[in-house]
Amino acid sequence: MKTATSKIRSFNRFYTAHLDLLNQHYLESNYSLTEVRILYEISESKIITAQKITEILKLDKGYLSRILKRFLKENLITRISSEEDKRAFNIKLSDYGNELLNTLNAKSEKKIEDKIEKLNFTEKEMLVSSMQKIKNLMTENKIERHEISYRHTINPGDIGYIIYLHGYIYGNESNFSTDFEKYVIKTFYHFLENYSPEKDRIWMAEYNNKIVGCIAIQHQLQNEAQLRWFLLDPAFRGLGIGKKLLTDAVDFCREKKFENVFLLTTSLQNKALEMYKLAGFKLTKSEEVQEWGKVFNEERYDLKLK
Amino acid sequence: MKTATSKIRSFNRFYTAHLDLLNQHYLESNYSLTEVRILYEISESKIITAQKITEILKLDKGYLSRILKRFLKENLITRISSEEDKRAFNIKLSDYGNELLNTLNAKSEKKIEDKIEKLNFTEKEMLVSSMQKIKNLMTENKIERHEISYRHTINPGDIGYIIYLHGYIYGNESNFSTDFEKYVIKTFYHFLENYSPEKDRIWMAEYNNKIVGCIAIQHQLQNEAQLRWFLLDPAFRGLGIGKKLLTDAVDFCREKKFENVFLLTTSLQNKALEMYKLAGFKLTKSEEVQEWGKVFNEERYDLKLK
DNA sequence: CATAATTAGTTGACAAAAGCAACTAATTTT
DNA sequence: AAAATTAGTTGCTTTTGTCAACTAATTATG
Repeated sequence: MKTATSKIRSFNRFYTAHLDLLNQHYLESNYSLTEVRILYEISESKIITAQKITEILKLDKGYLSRILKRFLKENLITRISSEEDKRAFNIKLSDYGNELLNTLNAKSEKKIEDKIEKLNFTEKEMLVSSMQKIKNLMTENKIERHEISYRHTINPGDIGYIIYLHGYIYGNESNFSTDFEKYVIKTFYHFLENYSPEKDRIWMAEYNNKIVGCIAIQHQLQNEAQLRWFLLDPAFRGLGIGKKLLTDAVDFCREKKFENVFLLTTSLQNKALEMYKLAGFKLTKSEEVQEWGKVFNEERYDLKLK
Repeated sequence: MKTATSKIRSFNRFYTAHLDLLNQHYLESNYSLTEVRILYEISESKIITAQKITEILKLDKGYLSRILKRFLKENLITRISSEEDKRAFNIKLSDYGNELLNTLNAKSEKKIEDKIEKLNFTEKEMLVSSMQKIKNLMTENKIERHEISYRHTINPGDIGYIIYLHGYIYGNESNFSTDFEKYVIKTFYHFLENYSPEKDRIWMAEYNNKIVGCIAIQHQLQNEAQLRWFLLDPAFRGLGIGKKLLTDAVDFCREKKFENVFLLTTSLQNKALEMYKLAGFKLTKSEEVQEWGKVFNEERYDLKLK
């Protein structure tokens, strides 16, 4: 039985060989890996001191000093004495330095593209998402708000994926049977069948190109709209994503001049209920039902907009 | 929009830093990374010539010669003149060399364990399986047949995920619009609405707990059955998964005494068409249609079972 | 089958990469 | 105001790696 650790070591050896870091000339250029890392670091921070570089790349200052001297001679960087500290210099990439780095970046991209060209789109997707997963697991993995993107154009696969999320999340969290998913499928079918870009909309929150949350507005008769499929992957709750989705949905209703928005939910959806109330929705109906393998209250909430 | 390539580069930078390969003394030992790589290579192949090492590690033979000379002096390796080729030597690790390598391995494992100690069991699983996936995708190593599992019990999320796969794969491969997904949703709704465990079944092929292929049999009037939703993730084609699914589905029809199975497909589905024909299906109808943003022939295939 | 070409490994000369310590000049601490 | 610290430079050294010439054994070839 191979342990996780030995498998990781095996991957490390594999990936080291694959990264091809161990030849001195980085990408057949005249620069060594260290030199390119220095250039890259300067480029990343736009402006930096030698001291900072030695800290980040853990290089000897004497060694770095000489490399920078050469960079200066070769016109790759510019250096101006710092105002705040007259011992130090502010280092920037010159136009030529930027050009060089761009060329190297292009070469590196080309090399990667050559390596993955034989993969089809799902394989590429698998590769990238595996890498992302490793990165997430190995860092403290805090989802940042700015890493979430929002959209409301429907792409192939979106609706299916949202149905999947409903089935999966409600199945695991509320123990709903697969009948619930069937119900979701039915409602989505009607949504798509009667979809009008002017009166209907579905919003998706994405992280890493995967949908992690959604909400929708579906028009009804007589200037009324229904808010539907408000769902958030449990791992992404408490980040303000739900609030953003709900706000966008209600704003849309106002903009489209609906006079009333209502939603149907269950008494089990604590987190969502709180948010509905916070947004101004009022309970207008509650009825005990037995459905999808559970007993609960089916509740209706309304928000008057006029 | 970030491309796959830029995400891979980002991962490479992340993983390079994480591997910590760039300090000269490997794991604070008195040996450099190159020296350890040489020792490791000797250990891996049990017995090896210097020539072979230069090929594997792409080292200069003069450089290697000197390192080996030092290894010999330090009693890390033993060397005996080769019987077959009197120019060459067979190199082996000495007991002391093995001991050193074991110490280094232990250190390396300790370091990895420290890094993953905060992960729980399933997270470690995910980490290792992600690494394995990357390794598989980046080498010619195809997915092994035994890594695929099959089932036909429907769990929450399954149907949604299958709808997603249809939308996503047909969207990318055949450029079908989202209307196609709507159509799939409709057909699945009817399937679930009329589902009878005795006369209907859906099979799923899974890799890494993700559905990668499916097929279903849906009963019709008068002892007839329809074969539906035959789909395989492109990354998993050519492994016999499709054949297995198709065979299982047809076997089920025989078992349940259906007299005829038919299926509807498009002229665009080359791979699937081949398989249908191979399984004995005959083309019984073909009609040009314009749907889902494309023009193609809608085709019906039948397989008589009686 | 004799000779030419190639190959495994060694060695000398050298260049490039990296580290260490002493130094200058500016800045911060006491 | 003196002492300690810090940013960067320079001289000297070691480590790492390259290149080419060499020996001796092996393989290819006319």
